[in-house]
Amino acid sequence: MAAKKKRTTNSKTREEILERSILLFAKSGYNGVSMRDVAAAVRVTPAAIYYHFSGKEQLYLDTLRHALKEKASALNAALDGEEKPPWARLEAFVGALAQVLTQEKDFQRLLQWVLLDRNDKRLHKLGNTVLKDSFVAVYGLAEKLGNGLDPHLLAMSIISLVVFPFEAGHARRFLPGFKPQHDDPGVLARHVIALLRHGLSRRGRH
Amino acid sequence: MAAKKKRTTNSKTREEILERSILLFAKSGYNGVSMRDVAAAVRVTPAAIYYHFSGKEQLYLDTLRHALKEKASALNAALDGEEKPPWARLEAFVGALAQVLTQEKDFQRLLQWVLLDRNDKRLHKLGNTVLKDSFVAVYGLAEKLGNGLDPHLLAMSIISLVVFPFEAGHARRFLPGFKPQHDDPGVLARHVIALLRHGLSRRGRH
DNA sequence: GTCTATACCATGATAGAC
DNA sequence: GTCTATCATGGTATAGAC
Repeated sequence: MAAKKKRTTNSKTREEILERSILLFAKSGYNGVSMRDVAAAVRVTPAAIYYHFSGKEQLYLDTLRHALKEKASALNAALDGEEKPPWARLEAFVGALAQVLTQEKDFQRLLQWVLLDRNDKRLHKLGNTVLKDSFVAVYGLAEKLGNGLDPHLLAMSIISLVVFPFEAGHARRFLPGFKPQHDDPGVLARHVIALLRHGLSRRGRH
Repeated sequence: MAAKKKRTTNSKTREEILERSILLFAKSGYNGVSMRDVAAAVRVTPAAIYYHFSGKEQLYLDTLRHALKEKASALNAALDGEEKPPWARLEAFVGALAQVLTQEKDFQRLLQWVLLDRNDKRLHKLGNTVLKDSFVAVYGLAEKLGNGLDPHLLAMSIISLVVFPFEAGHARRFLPGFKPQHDDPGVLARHVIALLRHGLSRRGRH
């Protein structure tokens, strides 16, 4: 008697449900998506969803795990390479993060939903995903590069500088000074690196 | 015949509905709150809400306007004072923003919901609120302080550094290096200012 | 093992009594 | 100005057909 809970075979339908759910949950969040929405998108009846998942909560969690894991590789790859100097790794990470957030809009929005989620249980079940792994790596860099700055706050700052512009991406368009090129991940990455290198005292202000 | 649409008198009940709605929408977002929830919180029946507001959408918009305007004064005050030098104004703004986000949790979460909202109409109707005014002011500072950095991106970076840690606040607790004092707005503000001043090259790295 | 048909309940919204 | 009663819609979940 296997100890597995229900570990449904990775059926075609189950995969399809997960893929569609990513799109829906990314767009509208947990409360904005109904089981009927998912069912309609997959072209089955709601009950079919309940065969593959024990309920909406389970579907949401599995969808998040599925999506986050799927997009994590690029980031963790950029942070690998213990031999490279810290600054090179930082630049690689910032570039990769901006790249991923630009290309994978769904990933970006799912992250945003997760941050708003106050449900501790969900957050805890997601614990061992990209979020934590990447932060740990950035934290290591922050310890090496932050001259006296608190490494936790510095790691958070680095992530803030890259992630937040995407979270505000929709509203940014209406703000002064916006140019389409600001949506280029390379442009943002270079800006962030420049700011991190010298702050606002690149050359002497008087 | 007055041209006013319906500009309901600022009745006691209407105010009460708005105040309660702030709490509810901040916690659970638009889709997470039902008219019945609001009614129950105010201890009236759902129909009473419909007397004061034309519908849920209207209630949500009015709630946002009410809440954002209410908390805006501190920020705009910090940015006032054309005579003060730019760095002093920047420090005042960063400090005030961190302060407000710490104290006014509801304000912080409503902002987060607004950022996730893809509804252009809502966003547009909220156009002339804190969001824009503060950004414009920070943009002005960015033009003066950013040595060659793009002012739009720099303004966004400044805001990112302060706001994002609050958005991640819930998850931050589980990440390495977290200390309770990181929740102190003064600690965060000083960290942000230090980072903005010199970046990671505070003293010569080798 | 996979899914349809269906029951049940909560929701946004309205009409009209008080 | 607020309530009761009610509707149509749509969300969650199950019993059972294939």
